[in-house]
Amino acid sequence: MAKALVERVLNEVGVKGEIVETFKGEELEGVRYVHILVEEYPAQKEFREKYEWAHRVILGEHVTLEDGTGLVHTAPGHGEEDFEIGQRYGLPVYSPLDDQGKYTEGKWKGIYVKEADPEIIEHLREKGYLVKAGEIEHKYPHCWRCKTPLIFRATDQWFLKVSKVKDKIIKENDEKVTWYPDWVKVRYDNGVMNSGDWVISRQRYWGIPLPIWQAEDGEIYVVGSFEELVKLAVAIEVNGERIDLPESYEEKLRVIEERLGPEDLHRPYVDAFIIKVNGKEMKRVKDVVDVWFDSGIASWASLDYPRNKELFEKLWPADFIVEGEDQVTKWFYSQQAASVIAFDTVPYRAVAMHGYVLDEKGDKMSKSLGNIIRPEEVVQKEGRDPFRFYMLWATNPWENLRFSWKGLEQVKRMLNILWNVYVLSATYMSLDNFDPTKLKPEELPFRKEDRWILSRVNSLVGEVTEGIETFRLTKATRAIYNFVVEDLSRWYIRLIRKRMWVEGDDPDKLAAYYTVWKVFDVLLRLMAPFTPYIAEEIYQNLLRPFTGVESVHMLDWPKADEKAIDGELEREMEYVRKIVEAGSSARQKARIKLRYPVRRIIIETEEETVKKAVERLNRLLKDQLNAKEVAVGKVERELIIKPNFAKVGPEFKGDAKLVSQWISEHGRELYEKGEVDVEIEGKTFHLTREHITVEEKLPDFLVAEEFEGGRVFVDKTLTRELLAEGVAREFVRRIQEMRKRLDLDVNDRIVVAIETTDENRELLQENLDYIMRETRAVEVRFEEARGYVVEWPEVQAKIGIEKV
RNA sequence: GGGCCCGUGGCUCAGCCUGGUCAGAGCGCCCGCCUGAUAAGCGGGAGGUCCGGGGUUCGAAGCCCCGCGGGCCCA
Repeated sequence: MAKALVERVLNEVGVKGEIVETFKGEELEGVRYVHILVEEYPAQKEFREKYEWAHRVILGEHVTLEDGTGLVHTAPGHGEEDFEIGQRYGLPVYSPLDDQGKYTEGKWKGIYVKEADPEIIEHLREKGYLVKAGEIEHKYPHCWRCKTPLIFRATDQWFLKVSKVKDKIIKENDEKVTWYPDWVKVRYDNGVMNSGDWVISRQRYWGIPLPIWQAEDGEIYVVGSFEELVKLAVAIEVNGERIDLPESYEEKLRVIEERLGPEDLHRPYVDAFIIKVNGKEMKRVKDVVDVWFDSGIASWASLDYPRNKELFEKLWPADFIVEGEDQVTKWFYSQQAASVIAFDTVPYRAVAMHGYVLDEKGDKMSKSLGNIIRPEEVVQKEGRDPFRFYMLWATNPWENLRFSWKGLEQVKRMLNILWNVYVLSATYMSLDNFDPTKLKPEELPFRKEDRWILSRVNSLVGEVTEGIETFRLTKATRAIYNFVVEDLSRWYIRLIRKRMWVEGDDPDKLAAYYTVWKVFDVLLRLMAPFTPYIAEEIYQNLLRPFTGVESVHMLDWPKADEKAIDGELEREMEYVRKIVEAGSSARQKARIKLRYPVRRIIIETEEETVKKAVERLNRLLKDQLNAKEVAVGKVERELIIKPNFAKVGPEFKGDAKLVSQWISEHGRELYEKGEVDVEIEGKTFHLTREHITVEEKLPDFLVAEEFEGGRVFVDKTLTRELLAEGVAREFVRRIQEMRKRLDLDVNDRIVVAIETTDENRELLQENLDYIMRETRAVEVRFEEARGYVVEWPEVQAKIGIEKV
């Protein structure tokens, strides 16, 4: 008995005892004991004589100190661990149970094991062998489907000796297969190393029958085809009746068809064949093949190989397979194992492993938890394209995805933005009967921003292509997402809107149209695999009339036009956007609305790229910042130096006041020298920059904001001219709002009447032409508002408009 | 018990391979702006012990080791 268990066991049994000797368990190895049921089971007597290690203590590492005594009974016929250790000691695999769980011999022959238990206990008690009987709770295997307890029983099975080709599998896999993500390969290799031979037989009815025929003496023959089966057949058994077959193949076939039916390589058809090999009659082994074997041969079975060799030679091995992470040691493996056995090589060239879809909280979706979201529901509520894009965009494919409706909303928003860009462009293009095939791009006056977005979209081709090729679909979809939202909508479209409003055959406008068209030409092809429907819809309307190709899905995958890529320009634009953002922020601080122009914006920077950007993209900056001038420069500012009381106080205590006063007067000197010894009222003080705080003071008319490459200063000096322009825009904006409320057509003309303050009137008069042009007004009068009248308290005005 | 993966603001995630660019985005929240893409759009702000602990390094969210929590597979 194990020392650690002595007390517990004695307690349980209710016996007093003491430890007389302690020694290692291994000293017991080989000690012979008498089997307690040796009389009831004659086979045990035989074992005792025939097997050296039968009924002896053996050693095993699977015995624990958690339950029992430290000694366990080993039954190699009823449990995997027992079987393995039994093999090590050369023990017989004894399993006197039939398929029903009933004893096949011995005292309890014919009785179901569980029913025999109490009888056996009673029997042992009578014989005086029983110390204690009781119940112990422990884990026990159950049927995964019907949940009934299982009884382990050693049986004869057919194996594929995969251990013989393991090294080959790993080697072939190493050399020929790319795994995405690459670390799955490690997982796979570990799995292969740990796996044993493959049990391919199953005692079922449905399935692929094992093509093995066996003679009474055990000799086997594996039949390779229906034709071979017929050739070897000497008889068939139909309804228990043996029908001997004629000699010739054709006649055999006729008899078989007549008595058994047409060719069918399933049970019970194949079971009927009795073949003759080496002069012995053989019958089929009744087992069917493990379904994992079916899956293992999928790569060629699906090509109808070996019956059809043509497809196989053309398509095999497969380029790519994809499955969930539970299949690493299952389908990915069954295919390689079967293929290496059959062809000495692996059946695919790339594997992609994906994770699962979990619910929002990260729990597995399951019926019992009631957290299942059906794909159909998602498709119906949000659409196929958003769903598809979302799945690839939300997390890396190999990671688990926490499904979130909000995430889906976000993707929808992006697609909506794309749709808006398309609608806007298409509206203006069709108004102008835009036809890209009639234009010569080399003659169009492209602006910097046009070249920029073309550069960006070509860079995007590279990003998306790389993402797809390396299975980093999240990278690809995120690159598309950012391009659509940031580059195309938020920036490019914003920049070209005014150009699109120009009437007539303006080359500047055509350049913008052409650019947008070109961007869509590339972008739609990039998006086609991710959002096939929306890509196709836009393609049909915007591109197909000019490309003539029936569908976006029939176009070639785009190649990046290296000549169009201008990294320098992209970097400069990056800065321009940052400058505009900082400028807007500065305006917000100064409370100057974007409608009011500012006199000047100064950029302070050390970076060459920023300087170049300000120079080359100046028009763009002025436009977006609504500034009369944007320039790189240096802003003079005043330094305010104050004593740092937090330092000065504790250090100089009683003299702090004196020191502070000195700093207030001579701070500049200290700041410039860095440190200084000063004598005040006979005392010397050592002062450093630590003792001061430095603030920069800008001139009152400037407001500053930092950005990554420097600082932006907005000159907020408001001249009368600037004010007049701002006010004009205020009114234009409101008249436009009214036009919209009246649902006027873009081309409708109006008459405007304004009642407002004298101040406003004078200011407005300075920009009357501008107001009329922008609002399509034939006249602006300062008189009683008529027609559609709205009062606008924010600008102290009452405006009336009438359509003419 | 073993192998592999994941753990970053309230939420969902980038970044990690190839250490250094104040740690990024979206959603939500707060404050603004713009408006002939309009039942849209844009900007700004607040908000983070980068799971914990050691180590390597001039420097670690990132590399190494040990834990903790979750997922998958195997035993």
